[in-house]
Amino acid sequence: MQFATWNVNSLNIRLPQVIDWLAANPVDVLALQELKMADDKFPIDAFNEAGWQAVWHGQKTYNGVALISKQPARDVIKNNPLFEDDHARLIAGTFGDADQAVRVIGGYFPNGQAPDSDKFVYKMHWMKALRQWVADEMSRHPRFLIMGDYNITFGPEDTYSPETLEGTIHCTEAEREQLQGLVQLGLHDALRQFAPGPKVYTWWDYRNLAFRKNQGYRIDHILVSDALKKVATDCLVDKAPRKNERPSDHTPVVLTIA
DNA sequence: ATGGCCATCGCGGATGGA
Repeated sequence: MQFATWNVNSLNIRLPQVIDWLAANPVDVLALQELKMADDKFPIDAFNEAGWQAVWHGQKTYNGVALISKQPARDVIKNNPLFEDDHARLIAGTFGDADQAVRVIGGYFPNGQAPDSDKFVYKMHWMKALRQWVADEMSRHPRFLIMGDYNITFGPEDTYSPETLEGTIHCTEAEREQLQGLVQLGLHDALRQFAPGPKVYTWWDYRNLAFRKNQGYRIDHILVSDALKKVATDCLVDKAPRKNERPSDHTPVVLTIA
């Protein structure tokens, strides 16, 4: 099975790119973030016509998440049942048959804006509540993964300029403690099992020729349970869509399991 | 050239992203 995550920064703008990417990369589940559209605007017909199922949780202008899949999702949950939230940032579903089934959460984690902002406080509360929900889901689903735009780096190696970016948003101790809180539930950074080297990024600013100069951040992640880590055979960043006309500033991360 | 973004809402320019 294959799983992927991609922050598309507006599904309206990126829909043709998503359909094209799925044709070339027929993964079992693709988690999308930043749909930036209300639920009734979701292009379900376009996905169905291309042979895909989808579940989604959108809102106007901001946020919004979806799970695109070959087979229908089961046991779908939208947002964290343990956290009241005005934002559409989380969606869960189960995919695959019987004892091979995988429980998936797709998430668009809060940006946080700046360490001294109200949005940062919200990010911390959101992360703390997410940990509780993930613990609950993992207790019932050993084959578990959570993927998406985390808006957090694991460490200084995850940006192009740690000397200037450590301590700024996505690179604070407080955010990394929250991320480690998830990891301590028994999760593993899938990409690092297969791409241990430096300069592995998933986001590049639209400005300053950042992509051409590979001035990026690694903030999109797939965390997998022990059971899935054991059967993972590959995980990679697909930089190809970042070279498209009108690209998203994020690019997909793709996990393969046996 | 030596670097100056992009999407949304809505029609100018603020807001948010990261």
